[in-house]
Amino acid sequence: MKIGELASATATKVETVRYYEKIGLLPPPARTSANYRAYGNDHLARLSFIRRARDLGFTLEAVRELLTLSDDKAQSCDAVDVIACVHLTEIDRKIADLSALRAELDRTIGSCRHGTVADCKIIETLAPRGKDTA
Amino acid sequence: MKIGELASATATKVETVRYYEKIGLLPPPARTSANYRAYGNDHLARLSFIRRARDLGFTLEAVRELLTLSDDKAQSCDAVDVIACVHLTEIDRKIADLSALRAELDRTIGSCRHGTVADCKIIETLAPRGKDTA
DNA sequence: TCTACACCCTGTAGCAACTACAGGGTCAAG
DNA sequence: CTTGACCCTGTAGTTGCTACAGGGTGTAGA
Repeated sequence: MKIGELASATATKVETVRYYEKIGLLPPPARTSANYRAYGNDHLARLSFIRRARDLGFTLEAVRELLTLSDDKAQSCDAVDVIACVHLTEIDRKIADLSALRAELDRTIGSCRHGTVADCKIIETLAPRGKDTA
Repeated sequence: MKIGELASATATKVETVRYYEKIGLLPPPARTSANYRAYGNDHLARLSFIRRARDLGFTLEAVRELLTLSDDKAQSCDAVDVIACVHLTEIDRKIADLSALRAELDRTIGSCRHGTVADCKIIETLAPRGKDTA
């Protein structure tokens, strides 16, 4: 399999595949006589794994750990669970932050009377009380 | 006001203040004889505005536009409203994305039986069906 | 056979929005 | 008069790619 085929099979850009190789996430494949990368099914499987983990929002560092863990089939999967749970907590925090932010922005927008900038409640919310920003 | 005072008054790092100046978001202040930056209340107001907008999740580009708009007090504030609404939509999209992701991750974690990696449902979810990832 | 075109290669620079040095200068207190 | 906190400039690092520049390769049609 050439890099373009691997890339389209995993909905990845060619540059990204090479990037994953460079940072050591994807092992360097064999080369053809023309120095083209030649991938096998193991590469396809590993890249699919990486892409799915990324789609679930795991960082590349977390993906690296998950890959290492997944290679040791006899181990307890508690470490995997920990990584996933930490990630879930992180996502919950982000959702909470964004929701709070959304509420505040919504309130701000709702107060806008669509007059001039001088009376704009959005600008007023941003600016410190009464001060001139110019 | 020296840069350290301005920074702590706005909960900003000193480097960030200099960064805002470099990218033209904060006007260059006067200098003391020792070449220290000397800030006034207008700088404090402007930096507060920037920080507040950043806290609400606006990009620096959006902040730049908001600052420009806020300087022209006579204009209609419709443009301000547009920027804020676009941002709100963006936040809603992010919350929706994260929530979907959270649900999937939660399902994945919930299926984990805490055995070995070989039987781990989390790893299984990530790996393509039945394939060896090594 | 020539040539056009799609694909491949390496290496570097760019994005957002900072953050962290390195290697210096200044100033007030003890 | 020295210590330490602060200030200066400039550059490189962070995350996870993406986009060139400047070349080589392989194949299909004229």
